[in-house]
Amino acid sequence: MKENKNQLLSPAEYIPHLAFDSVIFGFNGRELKILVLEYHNTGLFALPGGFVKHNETLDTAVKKGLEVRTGIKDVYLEQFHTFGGLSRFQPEIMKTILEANHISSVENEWMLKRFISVAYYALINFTDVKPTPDALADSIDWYAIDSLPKLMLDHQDIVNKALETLRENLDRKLIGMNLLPNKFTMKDLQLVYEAILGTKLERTAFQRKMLNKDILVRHEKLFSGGAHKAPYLYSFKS
Amino acid sequence: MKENKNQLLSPAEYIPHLAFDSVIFGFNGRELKILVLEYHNTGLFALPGGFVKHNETLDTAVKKGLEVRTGIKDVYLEQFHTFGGLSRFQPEIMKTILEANHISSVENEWMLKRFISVAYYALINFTDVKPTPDALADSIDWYAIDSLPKLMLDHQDIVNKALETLRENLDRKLIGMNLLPNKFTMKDLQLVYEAILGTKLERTAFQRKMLNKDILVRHEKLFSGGAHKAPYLYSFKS
DNA sequence: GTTTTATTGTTTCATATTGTTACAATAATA
DNA sequence: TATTATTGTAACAATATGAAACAATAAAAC
Repeated sequence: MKENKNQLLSPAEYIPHLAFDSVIFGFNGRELKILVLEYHNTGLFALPGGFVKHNETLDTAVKKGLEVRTGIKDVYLEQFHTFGGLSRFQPEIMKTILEANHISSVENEWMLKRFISVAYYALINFTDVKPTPDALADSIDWYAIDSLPKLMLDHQDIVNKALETLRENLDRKLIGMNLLPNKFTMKDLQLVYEAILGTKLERTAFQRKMLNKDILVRHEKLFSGGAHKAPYLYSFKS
Repeated sequence: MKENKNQLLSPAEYIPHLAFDSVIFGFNGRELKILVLEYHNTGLFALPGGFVKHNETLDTAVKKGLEVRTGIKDVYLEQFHTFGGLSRFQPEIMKTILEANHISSVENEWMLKRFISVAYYALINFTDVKPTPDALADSIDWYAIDSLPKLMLDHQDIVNKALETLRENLDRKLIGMNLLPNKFTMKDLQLVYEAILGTKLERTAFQRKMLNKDILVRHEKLFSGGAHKAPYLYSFKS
């Protein structure tokens, strides 16, 4: 990770007091997961985030940050809330992180200030992501949303709000689309919905509802080798 | 307004580059309106907004700002989006405003910088508001949402997004509650819904739906003097 | 007083949506 | 060829929604 420290954090380049955090959702076929990073030698876990340059749109800052972290372009990305509480402001924590990385907290005093953070969630195809840690972190890993480590500052609140928003948007937006591979079975789709909602759904009602939405294209069958009828594969209409 | 200029804008007190804007909805019985202010001698119209102090929560900054502007405490207030585009950054416009108010744009250079704005909408009881203009503006008035003046910067986008969010939340949150007086008829409530959605609704279906929600308490009838059956008054369940 | 008028509250019926159950189809295996 | 597990579809019930009819009633007109 040493080479990352060069690309660091020239204070004048960034808008002070403003950050973003991202809740990056992925689905491994059974569980809903998010990316969480751990700061080197601190035991501190956090959501991947970043800062916004003076000449750069908020949205593009986040988009670029996500690409760096996951290697993926064209992610489904949605802003859902801006966190501006005072509980966010704990300079000792940031100091700990900087010191653990042997970075002068004097030179980087701006990072010890209070930050307002605009939070986004992203939905990505679990399988084709290359998680890449922060300049300050030494690992980033997938965690199931119901067994996250204790997150620093208000990051657990951010996750909760992201999940809440995801649930509210589930029927209105094509959320399943962005968490699945191109082709998938009806069961795959149902598993995504169940993972997000945290409940079981009726198989037949779910199938009927999805088909009636007229958003799916049916393809060839998938012969899995199981001793039973083979399911159709579907994709979302362009 | 002269006396307002004293309470102005000490640069060090506020978080730089961060602002909020508020879309304040009111309902006059027929139309949905919002508060828009006009900057002195500039012909520029804008949403009421403000800045956030270093030791103050984002939410409380907005709450206090609203109280100053409307005289109302305990407003229904909801954050809905943060605007961070570059089209927001037009220092000449801010300069014009400051100069029109005989305020040095040198001393207040921080106000000419780029701002990211967190937008909130508020729902208030039209009748008991005392609109009070900005330190920089000389009027603030109600405008029907479909006949707003041309707003500066991206403020029209902010209004559009507020309205969109309001419509999406209409059935989930008790929006009508905050736009009506304590007691109201079913027709009053329907008019609020119609004004927000911009469409006509079926009277009987609307009534049934509202009654089935089990959120209303029925009170005495309202004898308006009209030559017809008197409607019941309702209030929202505490 | 009786009739008329406008509006409101409720009911009814048709239609659409959702929940539940049943059943037929079928890919591999025994 | 029969068995097994799973999938697709159909059938029926329960619920919600849209549209229309109908009954109630406050004030004004007569």
